[in-house]
Amino acid sequence: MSKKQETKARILDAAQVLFAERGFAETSLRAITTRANVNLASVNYHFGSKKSLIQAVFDRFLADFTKELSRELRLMDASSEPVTIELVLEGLIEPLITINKQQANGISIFMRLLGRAYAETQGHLRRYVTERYGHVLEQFTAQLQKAYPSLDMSQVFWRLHFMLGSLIFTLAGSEALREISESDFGQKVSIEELIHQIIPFLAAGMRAEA
Amino acid sequence: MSKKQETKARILDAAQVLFAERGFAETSLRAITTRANVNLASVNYHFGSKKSLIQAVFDRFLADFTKELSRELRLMDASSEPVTIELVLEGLIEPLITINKQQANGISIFMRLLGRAYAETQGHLRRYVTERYGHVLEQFTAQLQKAYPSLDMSQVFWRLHFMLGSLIFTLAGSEALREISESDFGQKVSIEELIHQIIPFLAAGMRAEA
DNA sequence: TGTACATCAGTGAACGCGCGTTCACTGATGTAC
DNA sequence: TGTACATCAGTGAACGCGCGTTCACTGATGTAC
Repeated sequence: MSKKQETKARILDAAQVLFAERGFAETSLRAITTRANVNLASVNYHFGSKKSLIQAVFDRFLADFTKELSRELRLMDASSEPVTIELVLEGLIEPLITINKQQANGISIFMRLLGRAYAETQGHLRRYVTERYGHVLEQFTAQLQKAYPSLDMSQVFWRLHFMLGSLIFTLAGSEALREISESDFGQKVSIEELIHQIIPFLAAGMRAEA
Repeated sequence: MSKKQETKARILDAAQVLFAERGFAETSLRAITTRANVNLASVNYHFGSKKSLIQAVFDRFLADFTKELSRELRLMDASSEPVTIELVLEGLIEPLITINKQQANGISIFMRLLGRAYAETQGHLRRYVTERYGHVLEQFTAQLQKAYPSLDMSQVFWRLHFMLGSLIFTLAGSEALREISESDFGQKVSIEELIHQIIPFLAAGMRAEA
């Protein structure tokens, strides 16, 4: 990696952790550059502005994640095995695990960023995300419909968001929830186990009678 | 209402709308006091600090909501009708509707505040909420267990949070989602209808085989 | 009833601080002749 | 191979701005005698 790319990557690494921990507004460029061990002015040099840095952090996460997810969905489509809701949801597992391998607590950082993007009421980030990565969401929705053809489009839309809510909320707060689970019930739950627990919940919800 | 109480209420009204719209850090006291038509210094006069104002906004919402929910749960406990998961979840409807009657989009404002409280990683607000209103959460959990006695405590804990995620995420973003639903599927969905749609989803998820 | 004083509910202006951004500058590397 | 110039990747310091908070002050209302 060139020196330039290395500095950019260091800024992105520091920013994504701090954004997820504290939020966008609460994270100063001074905090980011101190953590990344780079000069304050270099954020504006490399990214132009704080706003563009936020966008760049998102892009790196979503590009990796959607690329993997899209691959999984294409494999599923090509396979002769009949599609079930569980299978479609299990398609999320590998892309998520990959994120966690690349960065400690990566899943929860990613989900917190996604949650923050959705929480924006003006919805700039949400619009950006759906425009740029909407095709993968459509692939995902299409597989869900294939797995459960009698559910109409608008029901799929709503239930997709019910599922998104569970996933984002639970995985974003997974560190705290897993701590509570350990202290209250003596159960150490890994994030993989957590994902495997949530899938039957979501699948059953998808299949519910309206 | 005395003049003092009226000014306090005006500040709280303005703050809760702006906090939910923009977040805590992104909302300045100047924005709040301009909206409330009160003097800038009066926030510190009445509440002491911005931090205490945030706490106060929460308290007003949660006090109303948990009081109503607790009443519903006690009624349920006293009734001879057998408790079902659907019935427990339907106990949320009235307290939520009441919020929406008191303030336009109150449900979504309330949920956005709750979401933000949970998103804090340091968890000060979350801890405050669970300490002060934990007993209502316990009442709720107890009814769920009564409705589904074979599910062990730790499963109830996790699935409660899966449900919370769906509820908070969907209701917090309900304005945007309802707009999309109308433009993409030609369906106007009221927030009451949305709540009635999510309950079967959640109930089916609760009943899923592990 | 009248006067003096106290309390209440603000108010206007200023404070210092941390923020994102800018800008002139620098030292290393690359390119042309 | 040597020299002149250009580009690159920063860097250090300063900029103005908006922020939460503070503080001396005010005018209305309440209380005591």
